[in-house]
Amino acid sequence: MFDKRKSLAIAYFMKITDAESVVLGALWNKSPQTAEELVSTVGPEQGWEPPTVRTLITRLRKKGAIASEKDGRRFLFRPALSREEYLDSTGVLERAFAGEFSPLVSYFADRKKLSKADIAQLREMIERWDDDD
Amino acid sequence: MFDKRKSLAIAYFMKITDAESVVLGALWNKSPQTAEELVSTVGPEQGWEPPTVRTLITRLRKKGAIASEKDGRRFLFRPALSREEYLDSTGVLERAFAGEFSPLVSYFADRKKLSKADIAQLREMIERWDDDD
DNA sequence: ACTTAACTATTACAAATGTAATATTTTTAG
DNA sequence: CTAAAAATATTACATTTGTAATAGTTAAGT
Repeated sequence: MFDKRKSLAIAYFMKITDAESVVLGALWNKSPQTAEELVSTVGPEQGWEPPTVRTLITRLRKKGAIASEKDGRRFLFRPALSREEYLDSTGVLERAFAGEFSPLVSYFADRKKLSKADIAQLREMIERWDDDD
Repeated sequence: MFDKRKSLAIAYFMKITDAESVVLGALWNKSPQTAEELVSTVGPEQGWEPPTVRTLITRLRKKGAIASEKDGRRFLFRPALSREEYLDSTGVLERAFAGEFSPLVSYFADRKKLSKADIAQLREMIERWDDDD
């Protein structure tokens, strides 16, 4: 069902910690960003000192979870991993739903707060599946 | 969107580690189970010695993630946390999708391997949403 | 060229986690 | 009632993670 190996040759073995995922999250919201930008958005929000944010950036870089590109004397960072790949890499859906999709669907059914756009997209998904299957 | 605080007063602060979640997962699959049963199913599958599995059981119990009940001289364990609550408690969906449901829907759209039953259930969900909204 | 400012990299260290050995308690068999 | 067996609980310890201070490097101004 959620086959990490196939779609995520790289991400599969990459363990991203909770703290790291906050930084990665900031990059999903806006990208690219410099280290300083990340420090000033993520830092105050999490109560982290600048070196902390920078350490997380470094670790993410070492893991290949974010890409860096030199821009003058500073670096620009961007995610090397999509939200979807991250979600796969955590393995949490497999652990929580062990190959069964239905409980997952109920899970979302209970969440309820979906926008019109979400529902429209879901509906479209379903129609496409009807064709394929 | 994914409001952990409201539905999960207890689970919210409970951090379940990866290793622990394997044991919890075994209990979702079958429950109740004795420590020994868990040792013999989870152990070989993960390459864990019996004491390792038992430590994880103990830690889960301390956290209140599993409940125990004495049965003769052994304990029976069962999850005190549903798959859904676990998924909420990880915070992974919030981190990965930051309040937006649409990317999450696309995520599932890409996974594709859904059963007829899953699709039927989704369809039903959608109809219900149409009424409510 | 030198100094300073702006970044980046290295090092540090306590707490949590993964993994398991040892010790203690509780039952059952003799 | 005691010894062996079967469980559970306590303790241990290396690795990873969270959090940050300190050191080093590169670019800019004088």
